[in-house]
Amino acid sequence: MPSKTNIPRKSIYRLSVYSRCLNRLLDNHVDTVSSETLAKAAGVKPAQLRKDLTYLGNFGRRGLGYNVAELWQRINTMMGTNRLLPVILVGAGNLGSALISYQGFAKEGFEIVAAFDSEPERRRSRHVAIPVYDMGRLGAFLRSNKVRLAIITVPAEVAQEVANRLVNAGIQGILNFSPQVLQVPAHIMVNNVNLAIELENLAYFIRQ
Amino acid sequence: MPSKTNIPRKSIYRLSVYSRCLNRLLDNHVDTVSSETLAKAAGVKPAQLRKDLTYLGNFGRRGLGYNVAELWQRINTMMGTNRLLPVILVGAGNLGSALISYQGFAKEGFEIVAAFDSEPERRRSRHVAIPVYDMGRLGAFLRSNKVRLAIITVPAEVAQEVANRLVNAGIQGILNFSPQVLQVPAHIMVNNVNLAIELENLAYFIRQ
DNA sequence: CTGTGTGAAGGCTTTCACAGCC
DNA sequence: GGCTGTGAAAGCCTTCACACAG
Repeated sequence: MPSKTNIPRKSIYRLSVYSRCLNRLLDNHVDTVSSETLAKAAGVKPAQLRKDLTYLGNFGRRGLGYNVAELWQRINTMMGTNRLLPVILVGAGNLGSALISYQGFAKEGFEIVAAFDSEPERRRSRHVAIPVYDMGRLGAFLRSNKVRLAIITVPAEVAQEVANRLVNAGIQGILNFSPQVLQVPAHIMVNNVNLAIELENLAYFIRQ
Repeated sequence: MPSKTNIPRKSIYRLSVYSRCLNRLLDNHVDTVSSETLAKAAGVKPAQLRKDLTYLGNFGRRGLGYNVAELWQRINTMMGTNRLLPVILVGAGNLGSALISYQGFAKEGFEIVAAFDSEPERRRSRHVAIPVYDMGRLGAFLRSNKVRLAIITVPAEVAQEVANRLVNAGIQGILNFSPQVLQVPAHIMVNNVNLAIELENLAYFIRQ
């Protein structure tokens, strides 16, 4: 599924992190950075950073470091983070509404263009600034709007059914917040964010 | 840092997933399950599931499978998921308020006992059912309440400072939702949930 | 001398494949 | 026959350590 070039999965994740660290350096008008400094900011070892960067080519200057602007440019070009990507969200409950209002997405190149819910008119504690449609309109919406990414924030009981509908409607990547393992065709990419499991994991490792 | 026994990090994550799949089997009064069936439900390969389970001992019955109740019991005992664990949350904005109301935590053994914010009285779009204190009360609260886990949902600019205060106040595990790499002492455990990076990652891999 | 680029080594995880038990 | 438990093999990722360039 990784397709593309052979950049390791984990390197892709870290490149996203490096890009965000570079943003800060750009803000501070720093124009050169060493692997040691950047690695520290990103929470990795210098050798790993250098290895990750070799997937983008060789453009560090020995004895000096990397040009911040150039490095930022190269990472964003290869990640395809230059245009604003549309995303839909299914499940406009607590968590879903919070994500719709979450400024972090807009800042980082994603726009939630529409939300879907089984009760689009239900009273929401928070005003949401985008349209909330009935689930029935999902197919029609995706036929007339080219969107390939979806966020699932529905209860576990209906998550698989929602995933099926998304896949049928042509969605290719799913960010799944429900605590339910989704069964999807091999060409569909799913990233899971399971809040309870993250806490459980922390709890396990801090028991002395 | 993993300390404890030598169960691989990733196995720990998966054991949490297995436990949730077993919940469903228990609900459905299934009392025996094979590695093949459970692995499919958890989205892993059967051999991996069996290897993960050997860290808990040998109690599958060859030719039959695993006893659902016993397996569930063993996983939860070793994960320490039997008691309700208290957690605090710092940053009661959009995302923070949604997490406070998120039913998933309560269901799975965690209780957010208090929240802290630099503006505890600010108008919140959603009613929150737990006390929201001023940041200044963090130290005192943690001195009189034994809490070891914290969730950070503050803006990136202040995340490191909040982390420092949490560490000084004795917090040992941090679930960090801010898009900021936290620098903490080696004995502090941090799990990061970076929503924008998850989407970016999906976007990268679905470009055909 | 400073700091990158990178084979080689090492470590960790996954997968295979089959012996062994029910 | 069915399915677990597990060494051994394979694959993946990280780290080392040093040649090399500025």
